[in-house]
Amino acid sequence: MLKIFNSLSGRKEPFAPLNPPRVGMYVCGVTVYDYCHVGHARCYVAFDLIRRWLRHRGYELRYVRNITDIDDKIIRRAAERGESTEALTRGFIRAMHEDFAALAIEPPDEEPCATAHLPAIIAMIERLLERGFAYAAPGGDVFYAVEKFAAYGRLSGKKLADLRSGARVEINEDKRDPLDFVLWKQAKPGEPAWPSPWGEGRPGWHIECSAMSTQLLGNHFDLHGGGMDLKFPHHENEIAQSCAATGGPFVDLWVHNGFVNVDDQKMSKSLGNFFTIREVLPYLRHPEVLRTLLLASHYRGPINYSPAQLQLADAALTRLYTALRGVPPAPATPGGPELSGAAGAGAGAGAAQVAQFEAAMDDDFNTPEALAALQGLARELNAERARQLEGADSAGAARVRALAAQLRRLGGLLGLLSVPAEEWFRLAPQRSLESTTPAEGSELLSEAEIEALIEARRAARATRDFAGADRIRSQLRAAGVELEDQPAGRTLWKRVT
RNA sequence: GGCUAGGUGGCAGAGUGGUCAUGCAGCGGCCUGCAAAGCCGUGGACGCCGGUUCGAUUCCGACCCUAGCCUCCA
Repeated sequence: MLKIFNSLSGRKEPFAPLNPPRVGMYVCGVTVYDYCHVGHARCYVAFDLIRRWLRHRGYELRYVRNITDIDDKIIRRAAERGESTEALTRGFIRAMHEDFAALAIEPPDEEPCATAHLPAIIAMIERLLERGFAYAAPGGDVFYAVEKFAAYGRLSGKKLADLRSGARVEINEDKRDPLDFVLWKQAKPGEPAWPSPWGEGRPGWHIECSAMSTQLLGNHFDLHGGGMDLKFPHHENEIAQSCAATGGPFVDLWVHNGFVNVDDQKMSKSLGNFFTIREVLPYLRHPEVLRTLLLASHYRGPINYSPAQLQLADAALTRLYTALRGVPPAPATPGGPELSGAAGAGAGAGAAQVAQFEAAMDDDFNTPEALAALQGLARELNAERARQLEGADSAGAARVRALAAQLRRLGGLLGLLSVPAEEWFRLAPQRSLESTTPAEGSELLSEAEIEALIEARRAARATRDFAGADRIRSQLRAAGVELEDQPAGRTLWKRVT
């Protein structure tokens, strides 16, 4: 049974969608005024995984992830760069799509932009005014009156009185209560603006998510996600807006992912300790290394980002690819590896690890445990292959193929192990471990050069000139290439740091 | 100050009322011309103090420490 931690109740709950098998899921997307950093990657990999697993479990998911393409930061950044907000956001949306694609984050079903949904946003603000949950201030801004919503603070466990006493909000004379938040913001001269019943202006940040999620998924839907930092006030405000506007329930399940930290501090723009996805990827053997790092911790816990962590992720992933290396692909069978396993000589191969994997994922998406199951499968495969060396039998060989197919299949469910194994070892491994600044692209030996040296070594070994052979091996090692002599006489190679 | 998460072996990181996480690193063995990879085995842990229990790292309470939120933030 699939269980998911619900921020609303503070515990794991059995997953029970409103209209199974259909599931509506909304995740707060990016404000596109800069490149996405590793913290964004973490969040969207986490929800990508949730999406993949729900789909694997037979649910028909409608996944909506918005884009905030108008807000103060965007206006400021566009002004700094002397370009329009449209040009700015267009560029960063494109960059975001490239970065996410590299990380195997599947595109959502809908990706609504705030600026394309003004009618729905305005309609919701009008409803809030009609119902008495909002008020238009003399200056032209429209605010939500927090005290009108009795359940305010339920998600974040906060009380209005506590919030007021700790309030660091700047005093805004137009607000009746310092905790009230803006629904519609009056445009200053020169700012982008849209017409509304309250004059030219733009929507507040919170209302866009309420309006767009409701419009695309209905007033009441299953799952809403985002980073921990959005819990308050953003999601609290969304609940207040949506429930007040529709008069009914909004979202059943709230899911929040933990942060990426650097030196135990949240990666953030203000601290300047952030790394963008596109500056990190060139140092890695493959984007799967970053994805592995992100999946190696539970999605709700913190991740400490560091080059050493990436190195560990590379090692763990490489071990899986090593197991896959040299395994001939399983014969194509209609129905895939599960059926071929059940029908063929590899019947039941890796059943324990598959069960471990599924139980882990069903238990609030425990990806570290799922990765452990993958390692277990690799161990099983390696052990079986070692037995094969002692005396090959066709059942064992079939078992190896079946285990490899399972490993690929489960890895695929996590968005990993997509690279042909042999190719993995030809990719340049992580560079500049201790540094996060670009490494000088130390000249890599070409594959032809490597093959030539291996051939020379083979010739030396054939004449039992081991000193000569070892010299070539050291030379290759110094150039970042490690050799592996196979029992059959073939020599495999891989790039190492 | 209020609210919310955490504190696990050399590192990273799951989990559990009493038998195993997993990866990297270490040690011993097998394999290898030697390696590498792999396999087998092995050492090493649950912040602190109480309580519940036959038994707690796991449940409860206090304390200490860390981070996040309370302002924009994935």
